[in-house]
Amino acid sequence: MINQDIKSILNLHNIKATWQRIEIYKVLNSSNQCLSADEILNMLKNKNFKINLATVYRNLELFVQNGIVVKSTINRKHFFEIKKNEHHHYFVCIKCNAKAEIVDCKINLIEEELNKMNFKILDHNLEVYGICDKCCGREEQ
Amino acid sequence: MINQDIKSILNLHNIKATWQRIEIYKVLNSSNQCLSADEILNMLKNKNFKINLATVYRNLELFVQNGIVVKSTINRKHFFEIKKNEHHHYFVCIKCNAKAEIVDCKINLIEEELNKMNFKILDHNLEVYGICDKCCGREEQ
DNA sequence: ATTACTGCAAAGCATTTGCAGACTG
DNA sequence: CAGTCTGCAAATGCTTTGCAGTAAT
Repeated sequence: MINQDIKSILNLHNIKATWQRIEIYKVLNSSNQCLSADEILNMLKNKNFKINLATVYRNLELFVQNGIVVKSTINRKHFFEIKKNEHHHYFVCIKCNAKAEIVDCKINLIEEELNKMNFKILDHNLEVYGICDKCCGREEQ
Repeated sequence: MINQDIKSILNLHNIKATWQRIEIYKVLNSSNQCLSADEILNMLKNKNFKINLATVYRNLELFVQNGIVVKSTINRKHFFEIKKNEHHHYFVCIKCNAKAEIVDCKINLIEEELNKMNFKILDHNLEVYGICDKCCGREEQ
């Protein structure tokens, strides 16, 4: 994805295209999993960009407000990723910290029930903890 | 519930029965919703008990480790309640902060799928945010 | 008597905020 | 050039920890 594409996306949302925003977007866009603010900071530092953690936070929040990025919470820590049409959650291994996607969180079923009570769902977060397949194997040794 | 009953419960888990633990248990047991550590602290202070927040945290964590209490996380904050046979989660209104129980979180369906991949679920947390029935009404005025 | 528990204060971690200077459109 | 954004540093909110004294069995 080239800079001009990202600028167009930001433009659509009336967000000024600073290099910080463009680079944060790039990092998120080229990652195949959700990232924390400090992970993003470090990836940018490794690319020799000089950027501040507060800026990363502010812009991630801005992206979330504009529906460009989604935020999940795992162990009181926020993780971010580009919003796709589907949403999903993560299974987190408590031994090795590996994350696995949970594609269908069944929130629709819950939504139906809450709708009956006149509750309008706006957002949700699901965290699932356990032992992953690899660590299950290691345990048995 | 009298003190002796609580002492028996703690005994079952080999937990020493300090008055702090007994009173924390009482507060949780007499509440019909999940409570945060500081809510518990304040309820105890209102009852004229002199107790420290660190003690509350340490004992809540102890209860959780022993399966006496369950912990949920809402907006990066922990909430605790006595563990019943069923578990449940909360719908939280972003306007008035009201909490409503979600009785069936459909985790079993997710568990089935993860089991197929050899992932063992140990714990999970679900947060659902939205507008409650009362605030929906207020909005329309 | 011994071991575990508490209160206090300080540290920890992730995140947010105020402000002065820098940059975008 | 007006208004927004950034970096910095300090503050925040919640939770955890070290330590010296206190209490439970």
